[in-house]
Amino acid sequence: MADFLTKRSTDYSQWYTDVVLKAELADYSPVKGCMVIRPYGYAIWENMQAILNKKFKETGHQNAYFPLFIPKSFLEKEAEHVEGFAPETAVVTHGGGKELDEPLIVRPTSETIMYAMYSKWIRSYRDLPVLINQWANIVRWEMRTRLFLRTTEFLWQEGHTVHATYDEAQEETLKILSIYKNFAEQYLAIPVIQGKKSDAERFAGAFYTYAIEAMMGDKKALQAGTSHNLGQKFAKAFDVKFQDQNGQWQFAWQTSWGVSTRLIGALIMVHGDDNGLFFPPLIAPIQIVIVPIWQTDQQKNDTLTLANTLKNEILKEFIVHIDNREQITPGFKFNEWEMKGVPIRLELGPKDLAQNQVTIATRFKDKKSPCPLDNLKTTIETLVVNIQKALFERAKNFMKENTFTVDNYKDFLAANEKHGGFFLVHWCGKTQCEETIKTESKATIRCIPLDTVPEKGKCIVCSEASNERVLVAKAY
RNA sequence: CGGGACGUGGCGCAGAUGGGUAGCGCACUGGACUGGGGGUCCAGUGGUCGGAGGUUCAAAUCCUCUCGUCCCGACCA
Repeated sequence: MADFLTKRSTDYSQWYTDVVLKAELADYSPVKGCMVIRPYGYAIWENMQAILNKKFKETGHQNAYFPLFIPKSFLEKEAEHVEGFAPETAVVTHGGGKELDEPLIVRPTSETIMYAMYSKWIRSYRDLPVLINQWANIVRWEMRTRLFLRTTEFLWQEGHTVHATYDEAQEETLKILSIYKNFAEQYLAIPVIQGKKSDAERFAGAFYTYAIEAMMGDKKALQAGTSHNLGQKFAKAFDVKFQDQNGQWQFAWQTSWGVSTRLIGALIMVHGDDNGLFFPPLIAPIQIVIVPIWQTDQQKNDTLTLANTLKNEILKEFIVHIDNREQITPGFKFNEWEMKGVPIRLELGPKDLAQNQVTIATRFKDKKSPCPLDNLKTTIETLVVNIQKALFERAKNFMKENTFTVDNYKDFLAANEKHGGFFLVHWCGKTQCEETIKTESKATIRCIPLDTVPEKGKCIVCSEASNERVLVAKAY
């Protein structure tokens, strides 16, 4: 038992902070609200980037880069947008020792600066669609921050596309949403619910906002990715228009979508336990750690030689780390790597060498088992698949077990208070009822699930007619 | 911005009520023994006690102000 970690069941948020710091994923920085992502944590982000880049490029998107600074007037061009973001922007008023003629906003998101450029680049329907993504840092001046989940500066990707028709834009919006869903489920082993946001939760300036919502280990919801159909709102504000086949000028239809380093927080909270982190093999910074065990110099030499052979030859397609630190006992290393979430550990000592085998242990902490070197590669391949699947199934069951269908408002309030979780309830669609839920339960309407089945019912608050159930939960 | 807690070697803390030469654990450095689930012993390094002002012969300790951090709310990916 990792007794230097706060137990997850004792204090979930303290556990979260402890594990992020102890596992060296990140650290607090001298700048308030900003974090330092350490190498072990950044490696996860790099893995995410690699997978998403592949998916984006497969669907025709290209990467580009736009400026960090946005002229203040740009942000003000779209009314809802400025209202939504103005309170949380950082503003640069001086440069080179002189006050600027126009203050610059440090981007909280890049719609405005990108669309100002799009307006310049797009003339004809032949220029469409524009499918651009950028990897960037952004700044939102948050009141309260938490490592990875909410920091003043964070890293993300933001895709910004332009289309000739509404249907095309809507198709793109949902296509990206499903890329996010598949990414979360297949790589992060995090089951998610795809859905549409209510007006109150909609992105400032969007026509529709869609999101994937995931359940964390404390049963709270985390928005893990968003995809917006922007309609023509920004096109009109930034004059993004094109001539169609008939020579008519038309405003373009746009989308924007993003996921952030917050996903790392989701990984931690979905799969971690009292022993620390547990990374799914397909996203883990280290998939396999080899702990060599020796007593004599000869044994040290032999085990390290074999360890290197495993890393560089037999298991070269996996991310392998050899922990060859001296003066640290094997037992310490076992615990440390478990805390750091490495899914598979190979123990390699004199007894294994004598038998031409390695000892395999998994982060599930189930029984260790010996494996002959001849079978090692296939055994590991199977193990990776199985662990990945087991984590997903475990998380899926957890979400299922903690999702409740409720029809009575008092029952909902009581259940939400008592054990929390996801609640599927009828809602009439009025912002007023949404407000009531939020005020009285501290839970919010996370989304209107896409796969919801039409069902006649009565709004849980006002009893007016409702045609479908929405997802309600406390959220990060 | 409201409520709470807290700033003392790198980290975690004691010392403060009742002022009197800054201490403990971990980590770190050197060495020896160890090594299959968080090792043992020996010897060491390291602190203007968050900052400023005040009271006093004397302040980590008392007083005033200030800065910062974390937790809980309002805002948010």
